[in-house]
Amino acid sequence: MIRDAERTKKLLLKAATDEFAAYGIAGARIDRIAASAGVNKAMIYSYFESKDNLFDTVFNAMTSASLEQVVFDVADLPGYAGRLFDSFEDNPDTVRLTTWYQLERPHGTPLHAVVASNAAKLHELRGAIAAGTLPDRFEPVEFLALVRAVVLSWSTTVPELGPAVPKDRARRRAVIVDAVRRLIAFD
Amino acid sequence: MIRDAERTKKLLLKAATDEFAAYGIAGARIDRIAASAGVNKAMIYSYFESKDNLFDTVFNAMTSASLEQVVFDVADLPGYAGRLFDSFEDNPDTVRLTTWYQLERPHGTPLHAVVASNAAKLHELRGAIAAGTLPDRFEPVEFLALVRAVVLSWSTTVPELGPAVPKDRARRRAVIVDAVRRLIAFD
DNA sequence: GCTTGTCAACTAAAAAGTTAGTTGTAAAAT
DNA sequence: ATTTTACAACTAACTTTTTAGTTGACAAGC
Repeated sequence: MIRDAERTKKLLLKAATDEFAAYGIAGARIDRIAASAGVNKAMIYSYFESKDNLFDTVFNAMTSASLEQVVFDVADLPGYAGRLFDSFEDNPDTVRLTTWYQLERPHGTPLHAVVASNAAKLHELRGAIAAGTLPDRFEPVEFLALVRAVVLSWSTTVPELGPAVPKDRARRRAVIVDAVRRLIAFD
Repeated sequence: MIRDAERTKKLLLKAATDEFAAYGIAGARIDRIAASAGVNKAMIYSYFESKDNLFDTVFNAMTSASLEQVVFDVADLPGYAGRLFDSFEDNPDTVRLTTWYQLERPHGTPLHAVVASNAAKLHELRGAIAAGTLPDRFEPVEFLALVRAVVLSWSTTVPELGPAVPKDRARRRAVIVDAVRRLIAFD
């Protein structure tokens, strides 16, 4: 039997990511994570102190990866929206984990990486508004919230609407990109 | 001790609504609901079969009430968005319960009231597009998804953005109404 | 007295977390 | 080069805590 702590940790993190994305913090089962990783349960407590701490590790890793993946471009917000949409479609776990986090950790410590990334985006937006590249009808934080909300359109859709939602991913993407274009348009 | 089955049920439903909104299905605790309602735990099982069934009851009641409260007006989508926003701000539990439901009940039975209400909205939207009242760049379902997403802008905001979010509710409302106005504008 | 509402105490099962002991590995000692 | 030693990786079984759900006794109103 080979022994490889790093490999074991990776297996656990992968399994934990799937489990938390599917069931949330309260719904996740330590035994299920261990079984699905093919690793002994005690290893979880050896490498990650507790269930809560395991979730934090998973969430931080996911968030960092997600932030790096999608580059912000204040000169092309519709393009940014499209890339963000692609990222969410390719990694639906990201959206679910973030939603669980917001629901189950209403007072979680703000992640430094996210704070920094948002500050940078707000700063760029402020600059673009000042320079006249973007209209001044919305504040920077308002642009950011609106773009994010529009990108999440198909995720926040109620299940009852499900069957009517366009099957074609390209179409769903085009709707979002076009909507953002209209939000930032000069009259 | 006074005996009033209806009163007891109401107390339990109120407590259960708060509990499920705060902690979700997996995170909710039957003992906490009973304690917060000031009612014995066994009453829950007497009036509502199980934890799952209690959640369904809470969710159906909340959904029906929420649907009735906000009237749809295809001739004034920005106004509808504003009223929906007000409803969500006044009853934040509604948004949380719906989100929990989407996460924890991915294959829940579609609620008849919601299905009917959505069908009616889609039908009206189709009519408005055909009549030229609304632009034809988006399908009915796309309008609905976009409007809902925009209304939820401040709810889907990541916590790290929290401090930057406008404190003024009227301003947050105005942003949403204006955004919807732009989405339905003719060029 | 019979039905229905209420309650405290109980049960069974599930879940998180722990422990005592085993095994592989790699470096030090021979 | 082999053996020894030390430690990290690992395991199975265990303990403790939590939680959904139950029961049987008692009380209130008809």
